[in-house]
Amino acid sequence: MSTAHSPNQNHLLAALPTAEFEPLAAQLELVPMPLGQMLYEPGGQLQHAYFPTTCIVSLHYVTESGATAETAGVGSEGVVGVSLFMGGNTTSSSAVVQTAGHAYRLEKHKLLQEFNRAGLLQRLLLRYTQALLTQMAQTAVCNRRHTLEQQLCRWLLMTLDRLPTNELVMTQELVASMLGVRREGVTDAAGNLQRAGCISYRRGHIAVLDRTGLETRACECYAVVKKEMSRLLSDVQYRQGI
Amino acid sequence: MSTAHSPNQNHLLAALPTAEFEPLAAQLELVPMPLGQMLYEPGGQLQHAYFPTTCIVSLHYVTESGATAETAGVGSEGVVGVSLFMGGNTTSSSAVVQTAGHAYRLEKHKLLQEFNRAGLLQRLLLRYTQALLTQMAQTAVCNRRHTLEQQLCRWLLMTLDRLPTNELVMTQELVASMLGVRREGVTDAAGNLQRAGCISYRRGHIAVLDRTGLETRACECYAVVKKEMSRLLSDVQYRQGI
DNA sequence: CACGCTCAGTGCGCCAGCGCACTGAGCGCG
DNA sequence: CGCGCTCAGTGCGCTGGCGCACTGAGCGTG
Repeated sequence: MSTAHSPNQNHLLAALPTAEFEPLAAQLELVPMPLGQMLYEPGGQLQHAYFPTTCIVSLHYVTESGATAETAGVGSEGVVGVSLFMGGNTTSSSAVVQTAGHAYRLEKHKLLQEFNRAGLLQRLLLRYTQALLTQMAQTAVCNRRHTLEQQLCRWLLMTLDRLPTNELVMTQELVASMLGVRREGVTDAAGNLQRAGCISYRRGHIAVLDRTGLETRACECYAVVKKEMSRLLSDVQYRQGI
Repeated sequence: MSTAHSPNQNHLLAALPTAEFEPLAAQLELVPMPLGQMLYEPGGQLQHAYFPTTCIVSLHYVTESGATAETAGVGSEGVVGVSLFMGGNTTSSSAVVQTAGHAYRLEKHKLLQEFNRAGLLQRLLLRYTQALLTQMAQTAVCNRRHTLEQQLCRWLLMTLDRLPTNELVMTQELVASMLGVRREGVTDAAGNLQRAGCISYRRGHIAVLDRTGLETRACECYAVVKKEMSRLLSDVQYRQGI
């Protein structure tokens, strides 16, 4: 396990030209992101934006009855805390670390200061927010129209894209709470996928064996979100290779 | 039926200080918005942003199998075409007129020009986009967790808030396609509401008789979205009363 | 090394919403 | 004024996912 950390592991930060990155660099603070940590609660005032490098953060909502449902996930392709620069400063959802790792965080005022320069950072952040909109819209559609198995495939693929390995450390219980379904439902669907040779399961570990198989079984939502994400951020130049 | 139209009927435009509104005013073009008109298709390049005054526009997604689901609605509180200033220029969803009326449209380049002045218009548009995020996230949760009847109540209330009357011109078929459910399901749920005295139905017309009753039967999602919307746009000063 | 806790697998009854097929009612148009 | 089309209401069997209760398996800890 490498201990080398760099802000460039976050795609948004890596896409900044040197002139824009330099003033930011000193303000970025590397923080460990342990599984389960809550970055913000509904209505709580945000103090930092988080640029994930190796962690994955889940944006979700908790209903009055205590049920949860993920509305979007954020990995090294994005940033947690768009409401800081969008102007709301808070949201009605929560953000929780779904896969442990690290992130660089940036204090609210520094972020705003740079955002208001109206340079590439602003452009990047707005584009990313646009991608987030697509992700949430697609989640809404997927929740309405697609089967649990399709959604599980989509979710596995999206999570996989944010990880360096093909193995995710994740209980079925946790997956279920992300998808907003029963744990037993996940057991069922995962059992099918395992029998089909797409994944292999081991107490808290899911290894993806056949990515193509998952893609076949997933609904269109995965492809739509992925395509939109790359479209929105494709024409940016990277300071260094990612 | 009044024929007096004014950009001030749109809340975002009405919130602009005179100095920012003036240069825009001449560029705003009043356009009729007939029921069913498609403002943009998935992937199509947008040429205008639309500021609804008396119409309601539905943002929705059409799946590969042809099924539809609304992800958000836009009335006089908002603007259609956030991807113009967010930088994507297009989205994977569609926008269709759900209730006929009027809107003011603004050509893409004029909008960008004003947006890039980084004045109150920019701030308003970003805040509105933040509210749109909330709306989509809540739709995702609602689709996952709440019953058809709860969703119908939420949807009726949100639509009602965007209309001057308590009567919406709307077939059950259309409502069903918005909610992404069967027409029969809407018939069922609407029947319950009618028996409870909340609404009264007439071939293509729904009159809301008991708003409070609907609020009681709706899920929390309605209140969450409404509250967030007013929070985000509450501290803006209106040039003229709305 | 074995105890205990957490996690995965399974069965069963239940219900919301779907798909389909058909009837009846209201409105607009000729 | 009545014909025809569109829209709403209803029944019925089906199924995906839920709620609950319980078993068995794996891993960490003492």
